[in-house]
Amino acid sequence: MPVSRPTGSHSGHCSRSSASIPAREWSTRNRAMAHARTGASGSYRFGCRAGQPCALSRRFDLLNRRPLSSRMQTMTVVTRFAPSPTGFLHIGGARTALFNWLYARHTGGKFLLRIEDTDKERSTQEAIAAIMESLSWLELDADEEPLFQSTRAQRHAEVAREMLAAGKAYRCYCSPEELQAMRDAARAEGRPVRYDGTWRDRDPSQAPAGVSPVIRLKAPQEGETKIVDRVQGEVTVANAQLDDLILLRSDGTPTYMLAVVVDDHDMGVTHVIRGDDHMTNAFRQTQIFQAMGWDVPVFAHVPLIHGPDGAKLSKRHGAVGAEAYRDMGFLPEAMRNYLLRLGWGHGDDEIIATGQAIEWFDLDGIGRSPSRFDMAKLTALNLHYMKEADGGRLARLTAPLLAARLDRALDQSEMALLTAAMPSMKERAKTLVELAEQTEFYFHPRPVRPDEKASKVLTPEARAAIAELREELATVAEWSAEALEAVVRGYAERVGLGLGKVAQPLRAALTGRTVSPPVFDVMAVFGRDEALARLQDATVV
RNA sequence: GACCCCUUCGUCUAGCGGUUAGGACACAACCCUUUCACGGUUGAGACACGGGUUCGAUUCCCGUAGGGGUCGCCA
Repeated sequence: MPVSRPTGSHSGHCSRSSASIPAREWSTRNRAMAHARTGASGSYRFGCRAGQPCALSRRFDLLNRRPLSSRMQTMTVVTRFAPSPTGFLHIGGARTALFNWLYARHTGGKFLLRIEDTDKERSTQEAIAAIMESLSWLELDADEEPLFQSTRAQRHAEVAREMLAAGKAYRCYCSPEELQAMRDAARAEGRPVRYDGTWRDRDPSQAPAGVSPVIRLKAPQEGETKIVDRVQGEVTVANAQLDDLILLRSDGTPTYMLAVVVDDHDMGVTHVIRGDDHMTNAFRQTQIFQAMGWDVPVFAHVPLIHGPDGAKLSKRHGAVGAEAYRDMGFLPEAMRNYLLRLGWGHGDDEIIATGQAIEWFDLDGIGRSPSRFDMAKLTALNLHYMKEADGGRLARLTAPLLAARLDRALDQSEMALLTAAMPSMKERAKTLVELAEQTEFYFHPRPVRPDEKASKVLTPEARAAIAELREELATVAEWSAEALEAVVRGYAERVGLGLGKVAQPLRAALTGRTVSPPVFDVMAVFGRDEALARLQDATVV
């Protein structure tokens, strides 16, 4: 659904800034660098739609060629996910990405990705790769190539200079030490910890020599700043609570606060959906938007996800990368369903496939209280999606896990066997890891080496019975689970034993375990020759 | 400390002035059953507290308590 936004002063400032900056040039450069980085960081591929120009170049194509009126009409939703690459994509980030993606898909808008790598100290290629990998696993595809914020420093600085020229910003010559002293004093006296505006109205001629200044926003000091948040509602803060934030550091590099606003504006972001740890940033960012005369995007601040104990997510439970859940054997669709239901609801619905989620998702359904991460529920959901999943797909996903356990790869016939084992297997495994554990016996070579419990089952009497049964089974015309079951049941009845008394030795002989899928399925999966051979093995001690 | 946000079963949530407060996960019992699971049935389990407003509050308002977030030339 298209969202109409009043354009107002938007177009004026927009064209002004694009006139002063060779837009085509920097956007192209940015794109080139983004591609270069993508290539440089190696193997991951991100699901951008091929053959489309990136958001920025297209935007500036519009600005340069189209008449203004074409931009005055309804605008489609543009969301973005903007992680800083200082670590893996944790569960909260994954949910934020999911919500942005869902909202874009729901509205027929665009989902963009921006890597906020302006902190050169902490940003790493590994983190970028890990984040991309996680998003790719979760199948949250962006509609454009990712934008690397670090490539945009010039544009950010340009905007800061513009604000300076327009009297919306000023140079501040305070040293970090002075600032720290200011904060310490304020804290000690119980005053709000804010910059006191020392240089706000001072004449530049008083500037100390040899000190390179920062550029601060000349924020309004009276009145209040209001944000209209689709989750939190209207939230107002007195401007007296907000100080003059730094836009440009003394080394000329942009701060996060500036970079976010400029990029969101230039990318045409209409909806900012993010964790509510950014709530207070929204006020300051709003002030920057307003200083530039730009439209403020719609905000939606989503409550954070906590650990099972209600405290911040720690390494023990969920502050691990999303790909850790992949490694634990969860299916991406299960993860998406779980994350969706964490903080968002649609009546009593629990099982919500992605297609359904796209249809239903809306910002109003997001709850306002923080939620706790619950592995048990994720696991339950995973079981559901495992049951639904295609056997061939599950076999492909399980194969690497099995290969690791067996210390060898599966060959083609083994893959076929694994696939054949899936129908009886997948509804009793909660994760792919369990699936691997529980199918491993299929690939152990003969003779079967029964584990302790299975050995106890294989008494001499049991072995004798297996020998008898084997003879009968060998005569079965059609080697199917049904036919085999009929034979075994008939035998059990004849000798006056419960089916369990007969089935357990069979299970032990075939699998070397006391727990497995139904033995008839196991025999069917093994095939006549292998099954009979294993039974034969069990008759000799 | 200042500012902002939050508060329904253990957990995720439904509820949007009048309900036996619903569902899901987890838990318990039973059923099914060749093991393990799945599945089925049943059960236990919540409106943080105190004031208002109202004929009537889980729902609206105000406090209190508890929890969370933010207060960097980090993002």
